[in-house]
Amino acid sequence: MPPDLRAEFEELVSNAVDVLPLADFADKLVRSRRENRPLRIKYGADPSAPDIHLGHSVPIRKLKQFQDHGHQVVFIIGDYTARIGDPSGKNAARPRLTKAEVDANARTYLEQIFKILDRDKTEVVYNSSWLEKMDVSATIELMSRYTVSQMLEREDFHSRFDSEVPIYIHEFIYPLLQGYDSIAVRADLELGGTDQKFNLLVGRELQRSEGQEPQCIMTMPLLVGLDGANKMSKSLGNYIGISESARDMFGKAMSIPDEIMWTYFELAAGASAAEVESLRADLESGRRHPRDLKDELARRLVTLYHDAEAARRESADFRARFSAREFPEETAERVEVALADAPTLGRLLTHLGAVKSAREAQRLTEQGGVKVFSEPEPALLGNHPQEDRAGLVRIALQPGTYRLKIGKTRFVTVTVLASDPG
RNA sequence: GGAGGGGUGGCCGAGUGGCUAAUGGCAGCAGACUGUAAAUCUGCCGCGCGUCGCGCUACGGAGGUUCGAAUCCUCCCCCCUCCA
Repeated sequence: MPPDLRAEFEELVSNAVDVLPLADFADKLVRSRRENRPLRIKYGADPSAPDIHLGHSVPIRKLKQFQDHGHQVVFIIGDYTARIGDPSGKNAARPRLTKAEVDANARTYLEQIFKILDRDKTEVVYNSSWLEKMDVSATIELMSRYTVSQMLEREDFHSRFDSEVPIYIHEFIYPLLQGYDSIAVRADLELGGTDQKFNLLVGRELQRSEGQEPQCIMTMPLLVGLDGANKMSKSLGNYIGISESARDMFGKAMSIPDEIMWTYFELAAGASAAEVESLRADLESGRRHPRDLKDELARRLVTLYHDAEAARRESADFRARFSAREFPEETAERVEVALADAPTLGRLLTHLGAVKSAREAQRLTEQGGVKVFSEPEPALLGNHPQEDRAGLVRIALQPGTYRLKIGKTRFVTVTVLASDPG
C-alpha cells in the first residue's frame, strides 16, 4: 500500500469500533485506487423521528470523510423500512409510522444531513423504490435465506425472547430488508452505529448469497447522551439536535458531565486524538478550568452547526445568565401580548406556552419559578416570600413591560399592551 | 384448540369494596447549592375554577351489582407461558 493510501486508510478507520473484515476493507481501498473506481459507501437512516442529533452525526461525519477522499456516499432514506420500525437496541416493538409521517420526516432529514455532507456528492435513494416492488414470493424467497435461530442470535431479540417480551414476525423481516438494500445499491461498505452490527452483517450475507461481492462493515461508537449514562436518543430526550438553536445547543453541551466531554470533542466536534490529549493535560495540570474546556466544546459545536459569531454570543450569554445571574438583555425573547390575552400572571404563562395548564402555572409560581427583574413593579409579582406566593397566578397584570425569568432557562421581555397589538 | 397467568397515571410497578387522584421507583418541573441546564438536598408532579376549598376525568373496553368499585359479576379485546 502506498504511503498516501496508507494515510487514507488510517484516517478512515480511526474512531471506528469495528471494521470487518479489516483486510478486505484494505483490499477494497487498494483496488479502488488501482481501478480508479470510488467505493460505494452505504448508510441507511430511517426517518422515524424528524430530528438528527449529534449521535447520528458520528457516522455521518465519517461519511463526510469518505466523501472527502473521493468515495461515493449512498444515503438510503429508509422510507419503507421506517414503516416497519427497526427493533435494534430496543426492548419493545417500535410504533410503525404512516407514509405521510415518513415522507415529512424524510424531507427534514435531508435538510439536516446536508449540514454535514456535500449535497452534490451524495447519492440519495429511497428504499421504497425497490422494496415496494417486492411481491410476496420474492419476500418469502428472501426470508428463506435466514433462520429463526440466526435471528435470535441478535442480543436484543434473544433478551426480549428470554424475558418474554413479544417479538413480532415483521421485526424479523427488518434486518432482511435492510440487508436487501445492500444488494440494491451494490454497497462496498456499510456504515452504522455499533447497535447496527447485526443488521450490517445480514447485508453482507445476503449479498454473498446473491452472488455479489460482500460489503465490509464499519461500526461507529454510539455517542453517550447528555445524561452521561445512556446512548444519545430522541426518545430518552438526552440529545442535542443538529438543527437546534445555538442557545439550546450551547446550554445542553454545558450540561453534560465533565467526564464525557472528551468523547464529545472527538466524536462530535471533530477534535483529533492528539488535541483531546492536550486538552486533557490542560485540565489535569490545572491550567484550564473544566468550565472553560466545556465552554470551548460548546463553542465548537455551535460553530459547526451555526457560526463562530453565534458561538461567541451564546458563550457570553451563558455566562451572564448562569454565572453572573443577570438578565440577558440582548438575547432575551421579546413578546407583546394584549392585556385581554393575559389578564393575570397565570394566563400570561399559559399564553406564552411556558406551562401546559393552569395548574402548572399555579405550581410554577408557588415554587418561585417566576422572577421579575425590573419595572414596572417588582413587588407586583414574583420575588415574594414563600408564604405570599399562593395567590400569585391570579394577580392582575397592568400594561407595561416586564422582564421575566420563567423557570430555569427562559428569559422573556414581555410587553403587555392595553389594547390589541394590531 | 386446551390449561394457567396478566392488562393500573409518560414508563416500571404496588394496591382485592370506602382511609385511593390512587404506595414506591424512574423520567419531568421548581427551589437551594454549584463553574454548570452536572452532582446533591428539598419540594412539586391529572384537568378546571377568584387561593386551605369545590367540581370533573382516570386504573384494557362495554355493561351490571352496591349508598359506595381500580378492587365483586357478565360479555368482549389484547399480551405472556406451557401443551397441541
